[in-house]
Amino acid sequence: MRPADRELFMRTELYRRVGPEVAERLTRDCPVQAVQRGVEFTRQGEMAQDVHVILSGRISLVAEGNDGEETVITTFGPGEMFVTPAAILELPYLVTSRTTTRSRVLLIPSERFRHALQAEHALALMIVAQLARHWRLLLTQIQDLKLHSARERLIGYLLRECPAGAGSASVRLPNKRNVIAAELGMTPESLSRAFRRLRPLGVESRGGKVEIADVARLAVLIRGTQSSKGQGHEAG
Amino acid sequence: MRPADRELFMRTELYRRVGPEVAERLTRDCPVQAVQRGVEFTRQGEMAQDVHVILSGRISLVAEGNDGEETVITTFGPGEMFVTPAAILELPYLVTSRTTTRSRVLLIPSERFRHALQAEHALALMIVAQLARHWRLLLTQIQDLKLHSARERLIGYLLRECPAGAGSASVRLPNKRNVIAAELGMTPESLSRAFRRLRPLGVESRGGKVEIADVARLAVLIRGTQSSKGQGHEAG
DNA sequence: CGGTTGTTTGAGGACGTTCAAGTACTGTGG
DNA sequence: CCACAGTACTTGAACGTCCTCAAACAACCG
Repeated sequence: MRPADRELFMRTELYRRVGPEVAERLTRDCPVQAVQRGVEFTRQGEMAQDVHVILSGRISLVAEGNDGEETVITTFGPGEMFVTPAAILELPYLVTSRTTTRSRVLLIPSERFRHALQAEHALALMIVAQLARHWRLLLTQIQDLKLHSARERLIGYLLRECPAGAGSASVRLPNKRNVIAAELGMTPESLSRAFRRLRPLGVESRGGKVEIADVARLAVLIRGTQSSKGQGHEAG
Repeated sequence: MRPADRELFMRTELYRRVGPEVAERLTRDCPVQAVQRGVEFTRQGEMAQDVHVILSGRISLVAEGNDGEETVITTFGPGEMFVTPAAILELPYLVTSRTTTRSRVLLIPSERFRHALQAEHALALMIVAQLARHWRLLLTQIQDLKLHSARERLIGYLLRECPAGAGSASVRLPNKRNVIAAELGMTPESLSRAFRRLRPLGVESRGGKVEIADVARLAVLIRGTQSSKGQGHEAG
């Protein structure tokens, strides 16, 4: 692992919770893959081989239907580990994982990971906490899908990008619009229309930048169910 | 805990994985609640107070929207623990849990549970495995919702109720139809229509009983994406 | 400059929902 | 045993939301 990667690795929840020695033992000789956007790390249906730790970039978990259609389940960012369940249970991956941006990812062989889990209580506790958080993340995904419309999901997304409590805000979209559409579970066309229907509410979107005149006005439209979904390392 | 409950408790994954002594210590003086159908154990938004172990019966996790509408996230059966994530993270419940049948449920105070988690590696490992399985369960839920139609979800449900490999089958529905509709993420009306559109395919549904002429014929319609979702205690 | 890729807009359609009505169960008391 | 109410289930019609398909437009890059 090169110094820059080590730097990133030391910021992850994994490193901080299990401590230097265990982290070192767990990741000794593990490769860090630096990849372009659109590269796949796991394929749905394949046997779990590695556990992945995102050092930088973003990775989507996508499920594939039988006729080739795809759907984004969730997206993870720096510091997160993913596909641990498949590795833990020694089962095939349920999802294909694919970078949505250029990324650096640390790979830990799943067998080594399982052994460490047996041996190191601190690691087990960290994984418990991480899985608990991810479970809740997925739960809010389902809530979003089943009881919010496309427009409401977009509002929720924008509010999450806003600095909290601001009266007006200027948001930089972190991705291309079609990627955002996928993350929100809709087509690019629907996203475009959703944006247009937000214009009367004081939302101007020009390219990768979105100007929101009154954040509170948007928040009121979805208040109640919308749960804040922490992105980073913290438990929240 | 009365003998009959103890009997049920000893069949749970929790008991079998952590062993008699730890299980005893964890559940000493814990109440077993025997409740009718429709009783709520947790309310969405309330602080986590207990971890629940289902001894018998079935319990649905439902999410509530801001205008009172509800949606069933998933349903758990005997041997399963639920709302552990909220207890682990010391956060409010994300869901309301409600019995769909008469049930017996063991309640473990969440603080005691958290302490046991810190102290007992075996418990942590059991929870890791359980959360990993539940994560995958939720994942397949999302897949189902986003890339299968109502008809396909019904077929998947029926196949899961069938004894595997049979040419024809006679299935007893474990719930009222409106409960099944909720579990499958549709209205009773839609379920009814879905059943009717399965009739040409050799599915006769009379009351709580469904006769399937050719199981393989149904299976072929959803082959590929449908993942078998184990119901009981086993990891699968 | 053309070619490629991403975004917007429009028309049409599929799917599931709601609302409303009608039909079939289930259990109760007479 | 029947009549009855209450509940569950089915069926129909109208509607809404989002998707697909198709085309126009914009932006970017060689």
